[in-house]
Amino acid sequence: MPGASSLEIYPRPAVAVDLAIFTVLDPASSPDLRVLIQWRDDPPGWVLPGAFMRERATVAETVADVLRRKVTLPATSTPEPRLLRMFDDPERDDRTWAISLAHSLSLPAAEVVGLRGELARFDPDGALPDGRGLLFDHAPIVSAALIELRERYEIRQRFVDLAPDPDRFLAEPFTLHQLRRVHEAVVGAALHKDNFNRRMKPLLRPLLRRGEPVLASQPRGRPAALYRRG
Amino acid sequence: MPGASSLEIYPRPAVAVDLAIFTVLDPASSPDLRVLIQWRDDPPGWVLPGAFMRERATVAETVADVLRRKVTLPATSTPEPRLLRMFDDPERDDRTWAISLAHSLSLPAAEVVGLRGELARFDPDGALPDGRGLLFDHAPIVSAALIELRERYEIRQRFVDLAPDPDRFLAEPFTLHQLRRVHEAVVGAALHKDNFNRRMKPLLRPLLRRGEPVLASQPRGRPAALYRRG
DNA sequence: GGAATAGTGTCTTTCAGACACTATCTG
DNA sequence: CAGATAGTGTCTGAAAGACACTATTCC
Repeated sequence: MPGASSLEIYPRPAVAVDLAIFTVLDPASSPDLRVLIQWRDDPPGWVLPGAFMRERATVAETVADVLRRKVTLPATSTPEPRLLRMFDDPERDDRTWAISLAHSLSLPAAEVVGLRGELARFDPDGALPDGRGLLFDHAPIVSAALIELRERYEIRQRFVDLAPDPDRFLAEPFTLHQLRRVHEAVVGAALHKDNFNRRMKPLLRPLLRRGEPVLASQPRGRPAALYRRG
Repeated sequence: MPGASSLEIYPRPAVAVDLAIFTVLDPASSPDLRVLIQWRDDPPGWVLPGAFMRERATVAETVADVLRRKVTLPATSTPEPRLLRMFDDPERDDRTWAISLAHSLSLPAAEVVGLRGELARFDPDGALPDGRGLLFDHAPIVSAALIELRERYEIRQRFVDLAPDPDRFLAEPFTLHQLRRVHEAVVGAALHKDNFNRRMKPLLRPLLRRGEPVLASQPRGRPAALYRRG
């Protein structure tokens, strides 16, 4: 590295943090995985929310700034952003030299509905289905974020870090059926009921009242037991 | 994002790319995983090689620049750098606001021995064993790089992307014994001979001459068959 | 023959996948 | 009762772990 004197003279890139924000709508009844996109006018089109890092800010601070200013999220929860990849094509922003640190994070639907932006559906491979494209290099960010999310839910899940709904899309307590529907929404595929239950059971605590399991009230069929994360 | 006019006025961070460069010494006889560290005087101590991104450079270009200028590697091979994590503590460099994009990459020993720097041994958890510490936040970079490397060799290996010596530390052709010793050096643990061979066999092509398998000449014992990656 | 290393055969355990069955609710 | 959903029992097949055995070389 060059000394302090020479360090200041080189041009520096603007560093942006772009966010793929996931949520699962209706997690308790018919879960639906969505990503938050926003309309912008400057070059008109849909984008992921993001911001440039302000002076001596950290990524965490920049993420909090995006959530507050751009998404209008109340400063309650601040989830952990996950670094996905970086985009460094010098021509990716035609206004200036800018690099982007693409992150993803997950929020429960209750905190995101009604805020600024649209919770967009997307294809199994991450593309927006209704012909809308994302500006810049934001489409591959959604793909990368989706792959990371699915790996954490169903791949690493089995071998490394098995956890029921690690991003807490679903509020406690929940039934095994609800948990499975959420996992199915995330991975975009059907999961076998019995195998899924067998894998999850050891990671859950049944909700007890006076030593008896508490049951969910349901419109039809045998009531299901309620669980918390173990 | 702000418009073009306001975009230039904000202070920008210097963006460094720091590299954990792995190699396996003696891959064919007694493999030994090492990481390249370099001595520097400015604040005196050992560091990972790295450089700030020059104007409108990409990460790949910056990595190539580090390898050529700091490691004095001839411009032959340019391996793929793997983004590990980023370090954004505003106080991490007391000279200026600087963030670091920590990457790791792997090189065959033949290309690295004799170049600038020392190929340091390290503990199972990534610390340098002889009491030497790394400056700045370079020690956690080695830890993160080691975890990533081991996952790719022995975890993902089994379930996702099974590959014999994916980073090509070992030159072809090789025996199953040599391949296993390299994997053991990387993961830092003994692997069962028969299970390892059974897993690897389907991913290898035996080296044939006139339809017969070519055997390695060995000092003692039954000669082993030679293989290439499949 | 004996030491050393390469390579095979096989038993056991674990676990995912799949299917069938039983249990308990509502109307 | 029928219909619907929850939950259990069990068989099968694939693959890892572990162990024993055979094969081929050099001395």
